[in-house]
Parts: sequence; C-alpha cells; structure tokens
Amino acid sequence: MALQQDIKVAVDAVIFGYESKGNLSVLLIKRGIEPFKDAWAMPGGLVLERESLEAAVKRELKEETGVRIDYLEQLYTFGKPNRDPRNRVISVSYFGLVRPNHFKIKGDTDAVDAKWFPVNDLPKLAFDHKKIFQMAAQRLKGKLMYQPIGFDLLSPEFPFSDLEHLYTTILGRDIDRRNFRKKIKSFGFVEETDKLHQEGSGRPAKLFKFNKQKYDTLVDDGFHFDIKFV
Amino acid sequence: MALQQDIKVAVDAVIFGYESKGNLSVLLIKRGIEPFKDAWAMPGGLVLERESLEAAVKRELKEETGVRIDYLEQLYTFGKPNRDPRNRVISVSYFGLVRPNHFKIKGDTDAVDAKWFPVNDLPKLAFDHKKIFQMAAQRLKGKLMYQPIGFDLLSPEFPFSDLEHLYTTILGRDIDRRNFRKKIKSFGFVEETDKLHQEGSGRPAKLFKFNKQKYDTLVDDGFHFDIKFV
DNA sequence: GTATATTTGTGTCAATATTACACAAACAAA
DNA sequence: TTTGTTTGTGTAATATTGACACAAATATAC
Repeated sequence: MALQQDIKVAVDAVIFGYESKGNLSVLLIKRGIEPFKDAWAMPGGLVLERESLEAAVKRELKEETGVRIDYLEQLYTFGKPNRDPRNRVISVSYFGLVRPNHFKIKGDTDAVDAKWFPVNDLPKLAFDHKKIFQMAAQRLKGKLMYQPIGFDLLSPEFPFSDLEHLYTTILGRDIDRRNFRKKIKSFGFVEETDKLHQEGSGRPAKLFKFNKQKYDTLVDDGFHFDIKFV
Repeated sequence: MALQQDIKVAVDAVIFGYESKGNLSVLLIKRGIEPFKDAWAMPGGLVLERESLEAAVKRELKEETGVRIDYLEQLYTFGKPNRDPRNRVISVSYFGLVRPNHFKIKGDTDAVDAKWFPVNDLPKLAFDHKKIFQMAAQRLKGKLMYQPIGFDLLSPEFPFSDLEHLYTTILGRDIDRRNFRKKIKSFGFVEETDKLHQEGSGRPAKLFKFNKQKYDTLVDDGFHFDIKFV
C-alpha cells in the first residue's frame, strides 16, 4: 500500500551555554557542505542504524564541537517535507545547558568550525534552525520556572548572587533579590556553608551549596517546585 | 563516514475519548499482521514520502479507525533501536482528545478492528505502546491544568456539572465543586445563558457556554490560565 | 586613613489566592 | 407529601505573592 519509504532521520542539539557573570549563548557549527554551505547551524546529523536517538545526538555533538553532555532533553520533532531542500529529512531535536569553559571547542583548525554565539546576536541559521532555536529558548525558560536546572552550572559552592544571575540571564529580565532568596530558601535544598567568598569590591558573600539528595527526596515525595517571582 | 541509513519513520496517535457522564477511554486497533499480530496497539503507521508528520498521523487515524481529528499535539519521539523487533522504526507520537460518539468506529466488518477501551482497563499493548500511553495520559492531565482543553468535548451549551465531570474524569480525582466554579468563573471565558437544563431528578441546571473569542483575546494579552484546585 | 563606591543581607506589610466547609433551592420519583 | 437527587451559593482562616529601603562589609580612590 505505502510506497517504499526513504526518509532520513537526523538529530539536532540546541546547546545553551551559561557562564558565571556571562551571557547566555548557543553552540553553533559552520556547515562545510551544501546545502547552506558556510551558514551556521545547530550541531547534529544522521542517526546511525543501530543507535538510539539520544546516543546519536551525543555522538554528533562530540564529533562536531567537542562538547560532551550528559543531560539532554528531547524538544520536538520537525518533519515538514521540505525542511531540507534535497532529501526528506526529519529532525529530532534536543536541548541542553552547559558551562562553555568546561570544554575546548573545535575551532578553525579542525574540519568543522564551532562557536558560541550570544543568544541575542545570532547569525542567520540554516534550514529551519531558527525555529528550533526559538522553541528551545522558550522551553528553557519555562523549565527554569518549575525545575532547578542550572545548579550544575554553578560552582559546587556558590554565592547566592550567582544563582540570581543565572536566572536573570536565562529569563532575560530582572527579579526581586529578596523575594528570590526567600523563595529558593523555602524549598530547602540549598544549604548555607560557613565559608565566605570575596570577589572585587563589596561585602563578601556566604557560599551556598545545592543538596541534590534532598532535592531528589522532595521530588520523590511529590513536591512541586514552582517559581513565579517577579 | 556514516553507513547508508535505513530507518523507517512512523507516527502513532494516542486518542483519548471522553463522553458526558462517561469514562476516559483510548482508541486502539487490533493488529492484523506480525509482529504482535492480534495484539492491540495505538493507531498509526509509516509516514509517506512527501507527507508531513501531522498529515500522516491524521491519515492513518482516519484509515484505521474512521476518526477524523483536527487538533493533535506532538507528544514525544520514541527511537530505541529495538522497539520494533524487525526493522529500525522510530515513532513520532501525537495525542488528542475527542468525543467517541461523534464517530463511527471501524469494526469487525473491516479489515482492521478498532475499539475504545477505558483507560483503567487496557489490554496488553504491542511494542512500547504502553509507555507511549502512559506518557500521553500524564501530559493530558498536565495540560488540563493550564489550558482549557476539553471545552470542545462538551455540548455548545452545557451545565457546569458537565465541565466538572470532565475534569474529575481526566484527573482521576475529586475536586471541590464550589472552588472549581469560582476559579473557572474568575477566568471570564465561560458565560451564563438564561436557559435551564433538566436531566433526571434534581434541580435544573443553568446552561453555560464557552466564549472562545474571549479566551483567545485573553491569551493574546498574555493571560496565563492556571488551575491548582483540590 | 577617610571618603566613596560596590556588593551582600535582611523584614514587614498589604494584597491576593487558596482552601475548607454546609445548607437551602428546585425538581423527579415514590 | 415525603424522600432523594442535583444545583447553587459565601465566608473565614491560612498561605502566597509582591512591593519596597537600609545597614553591613569590603575594596578602591583620594
């Protein structure tokens, strides 16, 4: 009944980078071949025959950019017939969040060129990757509001202002420092240490740490993390 | 570098059915061929060469069950290498919600057999369809809490108890009638008519209607529907 | 060493939202 | 006319949110 199917399956990764005191950025690669040769695109590529989707996206990411990431979340599957001008290719997209300076990015010396771009200054993107990026950015913001993603991006012991900066950067807006602290503290999975941290001028900051074990326990007990601060 | 890829792309639909006074059910088909011959499965099948994913799932649904649905939402893409014991098949799954008695389901007279099953009494399912179903059920509940899905499932003018029943059925738990009414009314997109409706014994109920236009306006204005009642 | 700039840390009050809870009204059926 | 069933409604206690300002601790500039 159905014609013999010849559809390729690809994966793409929207990798956000966040650095203390830094901006939010996205990892892109410069395409070496047509179509869209020399345009920037999300890292990704075809899935191998006996490889899971997640394995594929991690592999491509490693090969093309040098970034190794453990946690990726599936975003959406894009499948319009003409999203690739040549063949029919559907793309299962993923997104993740890492610390850029944890990795040495493959650069001009390699066959491929990979770079971090600030999210509010992206080049023109290949295929439908602009749409993929937009969806990922929206999901990242949404996720931040009900899950404590991003604690891995901070130092094991971090001043509260780092966490605050992470949130303002990803959400792209200011938040009330006092209310934010109050809210986060009320969850009970950040713990105060007795260490202090000094950087530049200003009063030294207490260091805090994220108690993942406690967080997991809370989640198991059906706790529902939920931020709606201004 | 990469081997020639031969992966099939399929779509699957988790179609929930809700009827006034009814239970929540799911539409399944009985497989006519191996693997999993005679087992029940979600409707679905291979995507055609020049067909969008959404068109494919609607077409398969129509062909296999007779159900035509306008709104489907993408759920997740399942891609473990061995989810199909024969070939490599990845499945892009969708879910939707309809009124069962709006359709004549294809039955034993046809090549395929399709049936509604109550969600808490499902047969053993083919492939990884149990997992697909579970994910869909969870998403449906979640969605109900922040979007007024389901108003299409009610009559154009409905007693409030119908809406309440829809919610208790999908959520699988009781809710406080007074608080529910208060909350829904506060949103301002259900309007009271001056008609009454009588069914069986008991006080006649006022009829209400859903003002979709008003709802859309609110959404455009950035309104965020959000239910957390008990 | 004094003044200035910078960053951290903290509490209260008003407004709003949530939750728990019970009884009268309107009808059908017995 | 009594009984059973369903609809319709308000209030008070509690919890959450949101707005808001100033002192403490340090580095830096003079």
